Amino acid sequence: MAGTASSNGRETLASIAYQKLLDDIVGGQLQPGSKLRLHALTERYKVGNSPLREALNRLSANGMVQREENRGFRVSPASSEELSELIRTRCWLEELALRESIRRGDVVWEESVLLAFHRLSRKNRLFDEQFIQFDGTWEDLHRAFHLSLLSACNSKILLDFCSQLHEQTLRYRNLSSMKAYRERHELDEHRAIRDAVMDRDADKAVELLRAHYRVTGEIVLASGKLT
Amino acid sequence: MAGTASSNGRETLASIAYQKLLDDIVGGQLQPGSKLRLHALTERYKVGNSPLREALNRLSANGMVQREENRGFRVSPASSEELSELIRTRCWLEELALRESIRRGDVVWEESVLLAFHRLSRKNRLFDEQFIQFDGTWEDLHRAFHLSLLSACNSKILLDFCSQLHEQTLRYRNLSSMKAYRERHELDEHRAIRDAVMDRDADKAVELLRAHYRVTGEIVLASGKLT
DNA sequence: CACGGAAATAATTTCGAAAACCTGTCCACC
DNA sequence: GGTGGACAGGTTTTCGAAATTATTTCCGTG
Repeated sequence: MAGTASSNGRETLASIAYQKLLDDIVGGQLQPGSKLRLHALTERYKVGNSPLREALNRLSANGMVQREENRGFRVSPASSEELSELIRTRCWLEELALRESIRRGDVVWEESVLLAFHRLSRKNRLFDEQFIQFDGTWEDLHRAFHLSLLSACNSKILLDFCSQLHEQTLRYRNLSSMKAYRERHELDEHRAIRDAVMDRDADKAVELLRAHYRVTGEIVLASGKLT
Repeated sequence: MAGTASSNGRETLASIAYQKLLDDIVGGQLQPGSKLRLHALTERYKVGNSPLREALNRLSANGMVQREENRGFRVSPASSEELSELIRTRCWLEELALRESIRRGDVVWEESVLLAFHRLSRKNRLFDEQFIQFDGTWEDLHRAFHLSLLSACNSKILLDFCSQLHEQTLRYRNLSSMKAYRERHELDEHRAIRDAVMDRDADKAVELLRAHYRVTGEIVLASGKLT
């Protein structure tokens, strides 16, 4: 994501706090709009107030938390309006990146898409865990797949934006607990996208991708957990 | 810009430091790639280290400074490759936003474009300063004009992205000191863009806007001050 | 003379407490 | 009864110093 420190083995308390906070916000443990009191967070994450403050400032710069001068931080509110905007914007930007990727992508890129899909599909099967240890959760692999589609667009900036939007929409998905749906359809949708991409059929790939996002959005909206 | 606190009259040392740092980075007072030592900055800005750290963390999240764990901060390096990428991405995103604005924009939007252009054009004339006090520098009015063009795109998120890109390219423009050029041509270009927008001629407006950015980019590249 | 390692120096990161600020409450006063 | 101003409690923001980590210097060895 934009501005994230190059992931050296190095770690500071601030980046640990950043990661945990991000996980808890995206994962829905911290409710949208809820106040983030420093003291409460220091206890929750066993971290001093300076590192926490740094983490919150980073998060505020990419939209996960809101900051009000002298009144602290709160988790960014979630509304159906914002979700619509999010999805609309995401469709625009990813269409751009995907078309460009398909146009410019080389063989190495094709293979990375193939690989990312493979890993994601394997994660869906239950018996998988025993045999092979791909690193990362399903969400990590899912993110990796979607980003791999766009990764040949030749603009790290655009990729970072898409990555931000991915994280934001993931939060909405987690807010409406729609776990069941995921296992059922998404694999097929991903496969179809992969195939269109491998065929370099930009129009079809874009249409599938947009449908993929729109459907997810509509399910979340329909869950009725948003204002 | 994304995540900026709602501009109440309220101010904290951290946001003051943020603003000053941003100005100095965009304005070119702080060289690309240069190390930002905390102690030096506390003296420069007369601010303690905690607020500075907060400011730097915010800046790192939107790409103006780079952060390396346990090694502090430095101004993001500037290269001709990154400038190309910046302009390419900016053209993509602003084309999107502009087309959408032209498609959806209402009368109020049209008027805001007209007004923003008027203020910008007035700023160019020398005698202006004596009579009327528009608030803001030329750069502020320039930014306002360009954002007004996109402001009806119905996606605050996209607007924030465009705003970030504007700031980044502004930095490059300031690095190559091309002040002279500005006064000569830009007003005409802006007028042409305004006219195309008012005519709701999306293709033409987009073409003019892209040319506007490409020309600026080429001049900066040709200035030979980048690696 | 080059190379590696340990001490010294300089920088960043973190902590704990002080200062500044916001919010709600209570009481005097109109 | 309603209004406004001072007080109290809680929260955020900031500071100064301690702890941690990187970087440089210096010295002994091959």
